[in-house]
Amino acid sequence: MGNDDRQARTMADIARLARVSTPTVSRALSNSPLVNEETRNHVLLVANRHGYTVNRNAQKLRNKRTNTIAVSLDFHSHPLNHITDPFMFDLLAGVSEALGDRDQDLLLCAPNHNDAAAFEQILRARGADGFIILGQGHREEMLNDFAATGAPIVVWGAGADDAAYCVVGSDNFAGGQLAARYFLDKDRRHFLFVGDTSHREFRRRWEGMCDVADSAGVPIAVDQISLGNFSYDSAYETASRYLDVADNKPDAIFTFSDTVAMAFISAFRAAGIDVPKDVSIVGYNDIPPAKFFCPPITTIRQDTYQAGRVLVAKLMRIIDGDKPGSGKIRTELIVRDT
Amino acid sequence: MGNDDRQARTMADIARLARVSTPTVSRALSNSPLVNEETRNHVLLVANRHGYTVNRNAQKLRNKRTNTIAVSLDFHSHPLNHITDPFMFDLLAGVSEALGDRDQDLLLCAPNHNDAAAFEQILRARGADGFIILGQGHREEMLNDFAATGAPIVVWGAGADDAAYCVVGSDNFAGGQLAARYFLDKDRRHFLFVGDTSHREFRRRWEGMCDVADSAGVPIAVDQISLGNFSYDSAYETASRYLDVADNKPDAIFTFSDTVAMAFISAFRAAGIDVPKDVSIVGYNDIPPAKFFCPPITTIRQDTYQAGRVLVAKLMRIIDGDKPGSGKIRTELIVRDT
DNA sequence: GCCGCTGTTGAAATCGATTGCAATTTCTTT
DNA sequence: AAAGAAATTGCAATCGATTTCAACAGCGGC
Repeated sequence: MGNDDRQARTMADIARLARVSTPTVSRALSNSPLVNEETRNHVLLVANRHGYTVNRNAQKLRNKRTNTIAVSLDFHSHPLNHITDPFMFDLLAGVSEALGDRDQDLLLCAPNHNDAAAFEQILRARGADGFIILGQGHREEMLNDFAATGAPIVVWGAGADDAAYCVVGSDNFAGGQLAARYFLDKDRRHFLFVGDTSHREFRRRWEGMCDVADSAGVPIAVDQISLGNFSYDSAYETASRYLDVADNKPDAIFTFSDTVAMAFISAFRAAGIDVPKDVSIVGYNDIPPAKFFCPPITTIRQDTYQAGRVLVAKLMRIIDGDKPGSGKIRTELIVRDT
Repeated sequence: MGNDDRQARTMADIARLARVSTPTVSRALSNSPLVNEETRNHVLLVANRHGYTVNRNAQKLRNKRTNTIAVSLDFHSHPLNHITDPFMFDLLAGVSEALGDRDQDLLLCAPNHNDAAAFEQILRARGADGFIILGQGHREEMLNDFAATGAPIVVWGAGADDAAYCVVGSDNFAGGQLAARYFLDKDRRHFLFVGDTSHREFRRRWEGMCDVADSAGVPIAVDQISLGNFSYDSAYETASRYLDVADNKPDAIFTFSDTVAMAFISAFRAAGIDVPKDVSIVGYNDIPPAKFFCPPITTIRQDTYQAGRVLVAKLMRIIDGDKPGSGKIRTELIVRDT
């Protein structure tokens, strides 16, 4: 294999070696029916022997379709799943693998600005076929603008019903319902939702929770506290302050992440409140430490890895001119000790 | 801004609008001294007004230098820091940002095969300027082969002294020393290293530990057990089995990851052995859960984010023809309760 | 023997940039 | 005022592929 690859860098090299023209090599490699079976085999043989691979950049320049997908991941400021959560990483892994399977190049970007123009420019300058945006955050308007330019995009998040773009996300509403029903089963009557409901994803969870509470047949109180920072430390502090101030304490807490759940458990225990005797807690995402925290945390799991694959599948359909609806990833309650 | 961007996609468009030739536009945009100040300003103005950006693919085809860096991340099988550790993610974040600062495109790859040819092909087909390989694993030989082709690469791992490639990694030896000294300070006399020393990175840590033990002035026993799988569950099982079999138990354990440390702590406690009274444990990486595990785990931290920046800086120098030595990231002992 | 058809191939144009070289203008210099 | 140097600019070639179109061979039908 590949003994004299030195001369065989370009299609012209292969053409010369195979005694045909470049168009024929091109056609042979792309399995065009326009080329004779025998010729094709010969060309393929030569190409293989010399370890030839087409120059993707030349291809990208010439073709409309570049087989390149831009993926943006806001490493720093995305609030939903802070970098300490392996969540986004799993998502990226799924996306990466799905794109690899389809022979698409993955361009990882971190746009400097959060406006549609910055995203559009990346798409245009790189000639990418589409954009996968991991993390919707507070950028719904910008994303609508971006989608309005006709750019093929899919977003991980939670879509408004009138969102102009394709959104894939956890079934947040169902997640909220799962947590609430879990609490009802344990005869809890005073719920607390921890999360910033100005983020649509969290709001959906909150709504799911309220939905169950409203139709419980018994009166249920549902409180909510917002949390801007997503680290363990900051959540711990918020929890402590909350305990100082709150006059009547909840007996069931649903947090928007497992990390925050851990912080709340620690803070509550430090204040002499027992988990799970005095208060039940449910987290979100089922990150690995959730399982071996003491106590192991009850949480909502979703198949993040598959989510990545769904994102890619939808984007491909969009690029092909289709208009797939948004997608929801199934959620599942993982019952542990809290 | 950018009101009639429709016509201004290419350099020729801008040239027409600015009443100059394409070469002049090209030179103006690249700040060539060959173009008149006044002309340059005019061209820049026109380009800006129309929101023009050069087509990267055309650029990549034409130029030797593509300003594209391939980054490989083995999402699944890399043993050093399993996906459950946010470690690799931090590394990627640092790399991403550093590349962004230098206006380099980041191509995220997961090669199908683990041979030099597969890596080389990615580099050639995409015309990338260099390759950043996150995770050395057992691939040292392959990486030597790859580097031998003249490909500009940097690797996260631990290098042999005669490694043909540039390696950046944790100062594993120092990390091992830190753990051992911590144990000595606590009058521990029977060390156990948990990790597969056939991985150079782990072996270095083991060597650092032995180094301190050897020169301690008192007799120290140093055991070692290997661990192939890196999940919490599997580590827990290994720990339990070890406790069943071992006739004299260690009083100090150094594990290759925080996750494994947690598993060992749990298993030991389940067997009635108290941590930290009966045995001290030190982990590695200082992943976020390490801090809020009960008990909080003593561990070795390194500045992963900066590590990413170092990787990029070294690669850039290599691409420019320089030959920078390998780099070590400083390690630090974070003392907590174990 | 001529026409048209099918199957296979290559010449040339193209994608959007950059660069070597020649052409032109402007500025010195004597 | 002429010659030569310096500063600008554009023409044309180039990077490595793909695609349109024309050319040609072989074949059957009349």
